[in-house]
Amino acid sequence: MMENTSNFIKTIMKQELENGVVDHILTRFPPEPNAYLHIGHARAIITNFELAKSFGGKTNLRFDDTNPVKEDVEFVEAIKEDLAWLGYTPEIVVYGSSYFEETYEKAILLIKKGLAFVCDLSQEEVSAYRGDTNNPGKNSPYRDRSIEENLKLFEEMKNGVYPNGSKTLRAKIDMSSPNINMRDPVIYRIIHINHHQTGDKWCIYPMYDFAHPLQDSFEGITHSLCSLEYEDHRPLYDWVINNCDVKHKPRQIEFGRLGITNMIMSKRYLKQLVDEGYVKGYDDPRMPTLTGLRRRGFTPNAIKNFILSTGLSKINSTIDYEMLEHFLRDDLKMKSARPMAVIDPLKVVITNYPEGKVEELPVLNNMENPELGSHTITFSRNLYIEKEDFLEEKPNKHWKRLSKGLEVRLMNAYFIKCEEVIYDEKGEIVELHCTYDEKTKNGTGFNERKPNGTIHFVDAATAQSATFNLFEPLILDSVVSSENFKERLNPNSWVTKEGFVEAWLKDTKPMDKYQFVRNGYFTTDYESKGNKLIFNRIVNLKSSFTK
RNA sequence: AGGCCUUUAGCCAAGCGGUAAGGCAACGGACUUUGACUCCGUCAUUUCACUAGUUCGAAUCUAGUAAGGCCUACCA
Repeated sequence: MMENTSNFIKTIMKQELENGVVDHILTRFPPEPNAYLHIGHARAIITNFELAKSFGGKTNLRFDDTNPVKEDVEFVEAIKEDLAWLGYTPEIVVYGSSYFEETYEKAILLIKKGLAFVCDLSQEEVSAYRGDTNNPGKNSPYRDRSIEENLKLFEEMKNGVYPNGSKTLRAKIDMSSPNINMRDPVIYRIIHINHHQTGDKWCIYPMYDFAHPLQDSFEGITHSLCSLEYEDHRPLYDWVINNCDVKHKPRQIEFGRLGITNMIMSKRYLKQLVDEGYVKGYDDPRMPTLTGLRRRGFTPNAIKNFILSTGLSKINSTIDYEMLEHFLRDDLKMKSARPMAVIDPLKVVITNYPEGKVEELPVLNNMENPELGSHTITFSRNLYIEKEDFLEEKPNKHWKRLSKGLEVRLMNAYFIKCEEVIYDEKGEIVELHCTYDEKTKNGTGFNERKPNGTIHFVDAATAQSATFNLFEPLILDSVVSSENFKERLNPNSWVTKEGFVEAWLKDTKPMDKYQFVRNGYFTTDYESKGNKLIFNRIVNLKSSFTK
């Protein structure tokens, strides 16, 4: 694990530990199971787990399922899978709904203390009574019901006597508070619906603002981390903690959201992309979802290092996508083999190489990391090189690849010199006729002359055909908002090419990762099979070529 | 009758009264069987949004100003 720099939350935890405010750290990751996790959630996960871990603490996974109309088990399974993929094991896995009984009892306690009341106002009326940012609210006419009446009414709410929306339980705080969250917030509402965990047991459900602090407290969470938009909710969080006679008093701390250029993560936008067919699903390799990034070939380690190195603050940051790319390459560099693949093939005939002859040449899987072993490639008369490695017109001195009359090194093999360009009747290049020099064979240490660069190739005699999926951002600009996203969609976000890979890759398995020399990092797609190899480009190699 | 929060380089970010870390990007150069990697160098002193002030000393403390964000679901 890499060194992570200091941040304000770490500083707070350290101080509280030193001052004896807490004697351990327990955090929690509380997703609502109503959507697939994306890289923004990864930051919350990594932050919670790594922060706790740095103090020898633990982290719980708690499904925040207090609103059954929006949630589904499909997502709880997906979330568990994503968390495991990131490499984290929660101390405990619970549901907010596991605490419905205790939460209900705390509501009764509040009623008994005269701090909560059953309100008959409709949703519209509640809204009208609430006032706005410039005007104080008005007390509900039901605010002064007796404790006995409130107790009776609340129990009837629980017993299903009343229809949806007819009554709520509200905390009695301050209708004139400048913080609108404190204007007698609703803490329980009636919803007659089947809950994915508790079935039909309950028809009243606590609101997030009431349930969350209690759940944190029940679990003994020391620091409840959430995003910036909950800052205004903290006074309510503290009010609940301070008025519900709880044993443990957790502290809510808010931090900024993660934004990445050319990546939009809003739930609504992601859903639209899928529902309207702009992508192939939530696991489309272009999606910022964890399932999509996984398919794309992103590694948990790269994501983790990226998140930790970008730090944490109270700013809603927008980090350059290049930063993520850097950590992807950084993680993959020493771990993946570097075979050759030709994505856009151009046929080359070595005219002075005997027909029918096939040579086997040894190559290191990763020249920088011999521990990754070695394999052999073949060399024979017919080869494929990358179309863009051949320049038809006369090149200038900066051209470090092949052209007519120039000699280049075929990586791991021989020098070849282009003697002739063969065209078809339409004037398109069909193939190149080249000669090779036997003395320049790889490993001989030949240094009598310098080639005009080194290019990669695949032997046509043994090549495996393969499909390459090349990706670009879904969104053309860096604006984080999803406004007018349809006009901003990148038409080239997914380009497919048909080419070849070395024979060595014929048994590649989904999720295997490679650096295809000079072409970037790739992973084998889920749908790749023996005779139909499919590779997804994870990230390109850096290049200073265009300058 | 509005409240809360934020502001350090192109993008992140450390810094917590003692004289501006680090990463990404960018730009030079060396090396190179990947135009990759690696290595070396450059990149905030009209410097920490701005203006006053406190102080021997301020990005750090105080006051004010400006810009941006969040808040008026029986969502989370």
